Order: sequence, then structure tokens, then C-alpha cells
Amino acid sequence: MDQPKLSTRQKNILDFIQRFLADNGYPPTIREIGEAVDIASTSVVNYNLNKLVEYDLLERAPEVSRGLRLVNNQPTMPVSVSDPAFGLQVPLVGKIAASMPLPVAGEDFGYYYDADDMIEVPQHMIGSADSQDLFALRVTGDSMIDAMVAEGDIVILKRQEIANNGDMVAVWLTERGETTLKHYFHEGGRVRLQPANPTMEPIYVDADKVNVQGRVLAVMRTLH
Amino acid sequence: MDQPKLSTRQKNILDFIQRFLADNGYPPTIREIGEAVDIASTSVVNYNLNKLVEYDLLERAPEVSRGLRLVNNQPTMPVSVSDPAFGLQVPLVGKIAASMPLPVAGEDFGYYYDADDMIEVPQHMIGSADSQDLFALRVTGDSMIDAMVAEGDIVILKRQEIANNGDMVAVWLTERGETTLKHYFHEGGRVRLQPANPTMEPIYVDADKVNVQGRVLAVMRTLH
DNA sequence: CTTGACATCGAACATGGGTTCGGACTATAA
DNA sequence: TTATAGTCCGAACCCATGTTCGATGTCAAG
Repeated sequence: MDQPKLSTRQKNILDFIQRFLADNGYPPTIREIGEAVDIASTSVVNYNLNKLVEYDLLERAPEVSRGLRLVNNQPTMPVSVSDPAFGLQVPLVGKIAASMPLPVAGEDFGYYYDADDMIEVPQHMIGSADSQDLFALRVTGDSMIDAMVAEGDIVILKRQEIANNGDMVAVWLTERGETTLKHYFHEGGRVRLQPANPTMEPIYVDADKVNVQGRVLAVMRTLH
Repeated sequence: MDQPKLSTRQKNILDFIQRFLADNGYPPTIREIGEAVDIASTSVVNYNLNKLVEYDLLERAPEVSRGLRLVNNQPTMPVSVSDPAFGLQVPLVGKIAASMPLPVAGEDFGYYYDADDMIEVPQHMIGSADSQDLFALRVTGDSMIDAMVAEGDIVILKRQEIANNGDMVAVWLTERGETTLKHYFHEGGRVRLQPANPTMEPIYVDADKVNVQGRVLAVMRTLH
């Protein structure tokens, strides 16, 4: 009973739980999940949670609020930090996966800038960008594979709403309800999102359905 | 407001939360704490929890069941043993492209270790590897595209002749006369070279026609 | 002795949050 | 067509759980 094809919803739920856990230290409630993944009824969330339990991807404590636990849960190994003297310290603010929006700058956002969540980035990788606007995301899932970004990669982004043609950006597609990394090309009233992998076809979206969240400055991948 | 003397109760509470968290993956309720630490009234537990928050040992999410989080007390791991406390300086010894062998270690090799050819790599990307054995290559051409490595990327390698199954390695294929990056699997008398991109087929080569040049530890990509 | 800060207790309150159930929709098979 | 399984909705139910408050006991300061 392992790894059957998960529905998009189930993936979203799993991703959300993971992110919520990392952000808050405790699991979300059924209703919180429902709101995040855009499910109207708590029973549907419940239904899908039980599915995930069947698939051995989740454990539940019955009758217990927030009684969720991810299996294979390695406690989000904090990226080791070193001396802030050299290289820049960039906040690792979360993960990026298909169908989940990025955390947005503002309000309580700076709250999470813990030392544990800072990651060192060599100066030469980011040029002269203002370190204030930088943040890092860890990529989960292989949804970015067509952008030459693999699971586990860390992408360094500069927070900005507008992009120039050719930029690699993280965009929120309101219609599809997902975030991806793509090369950005504004063409008339619409936007062409070009995968980095030349063998794959671009996708076209109306300009007002696209929400640029940041521009990718660098990618760091660690093997093993 | 730090580290005043904690009462025995408060210590017990803290200990219990920690244990409970490790056991269950989610924090305990006030009543669960009360029972464990032998406190009769929920209000007393509540009272002491707020004390712990004052002491910066705990965080609480108001109105949230199990809304507890231990503040991260444990220092983030001893890092950077080989103390250039910042990132390591790794020699950028050349480029890698299809049909070109890598420069081999030896003789006058150290000669080229010019300051200009050193590149900074964050410690966290290479773990505990001996910096002596490290070198970096810039990728040219898109021959590595099926290994999720693009033109212009910099790969950090550890010089070694033998590889373990699953390692990503730079290999020299004597027969084909080219070097590529692939995942390495020794299977009987031959070697399976598995592209990182799961949609692509592996290639098989006789073991004695394969020459491992180094193992890839990390990949760094700079956009723009 | 009186006062007040501190810790505790017990009880009541309000709502947060898991559970259940009937019904509707879709898709595939018979 | 009918049947069946999978998924989703909305509403109701009700216990779990955080919050609040008045009362009690303790102890050191005045």
C-alpha cells in the first residue's frame, strides 16, 4: 500500500503540513488544512488525511486535536550555519512546492528570521544584490525539474514583483493555484513561462493571472 | 529576563513537553501536562506555562490547542571544524565539457592554484570533506543537462577513483572519448550510468571502460 | 499582626476541533 | 440505462481544550 498516485490535493495537504510544522512547531488542525488547501468541508480533509494514513505517509492520533505526524519525518535538519563574517547570511524561509504559495514579505514575516534558518551564501553567487531582499527556499518535490532544479535544492531569490524578460522567477499562478520556477517573458497581454529544459514546451498565461514572487539569483545543490 | 531559577515544576513541565514532542510529534495539552507533572488544576499549568514564556524557554500560540513550541536552545551544531570559519576556498581547475578529460591530480597540478582561480564554497555544502581533495569545475555545453546540470554551473568535486553506488560522479568513458556527470551504479562486470533526470534512460558501459575522476559534492548555479 | 506577592486549587465558560452522516456529483463498468 | 466506487459538500454533534475568576494557603516584608 505504498506510493500510489497521490491526488493533487493530497500532495498539497502533505506539503502544507510539512511547512506548517516547520513554521509553527505543532501540526495544523483539519480546518487549517482545509483553508490552506482550499477545501470547503472538514470532512473532505478528514477523508484525505485518512487516505494519506493508508498510504503510510501520515500518522494520526484519533480524537486528538492536531494529532498529526509525518512519517519518515527527519526533523528538518537545520542547515548548519557558520561564521557570519564571510559570505552572506540569507534567511531560509521555507520550502517551495507545486501548488503552494510562497510566504509573502510583510507583517510577522521577519519573525521567523531565526539563526537556525540562516544559510550561508558566497558573495560571488549573488553579486551586489541587497541582502535585505534576499531569501532562500528549499525545493520539495520534482515539480521544478523542467527548470533544472531538483528536489532538495536551495534556491536564492531576490524579492521583487516585476521581472524582466529572461529572468528566472518564482511565479504564483492564480488560476492553477500553484507556484513554479520558470523563465519569464512578457509578450503583449500575456506571459510566456519557459522551462529551462529546452526539450519542454512553454506555457502561456494571462498577465493578470501571474504573480511574480521573486527572481532567482542562484541555485545550490548538495549531493549526499 | 533570562534563566532565573526554575521551580521543580517548571523543569518537569519543560522536560515533559520535550519528551512528549519526541514521542508523539505534536505538543501536549494543558491537561496532559497537568496529569504528567501531577498538577491538579489546568489553571496552574497555564500559570506555569506563561512563566516559562516569560523566561524565554517556551512559545505559546494563544487560543490554539497544543500551541506550544520549545525555543531552540541547543546551539546549532559545531560547524566549520577546519576553521576558515567562513566558506572554504576551492580551486577552480578548469572546465568540463563533453569529449574532454578532466585534468588529473598530480605533479605540477598544484601549480595552478592561483588566487584568481579559487572559489568560495560555504562549509555547509561540502560537509566534512578534506578541502585538500576538493576541486571545482565550470560546466560548458549542455552535455550534462540530463544530470540536472546546466551550462555555466560550477560543480564541486572530491577527487577519488572509486565510487559507491548512487554517487554522482564525473566519469571518463575511454571508448566514447568523453566525460560526463552521471549517477554511478556498479552492476556485475559493468557499470550503469544513470542520468539524474528520471525521464531519461541509463547507459551501460563495461567496468574497465569507465574511469571515475571524482565525486560531485555540490552544484552551484548563478543566474544572470 | 497586616499586607501583598506568589503559587495553587476548583469550577465554570466558550469555543476549538475531531467525528459522523445524508446527499450530490463524476467516472467507469456491467 | 443501472450500479458501484471514489470524491466532495454542508451541517450537526459533542467532547477536548484554552481561558477566566474567585477563593485558599504560604511566606517574607513592613
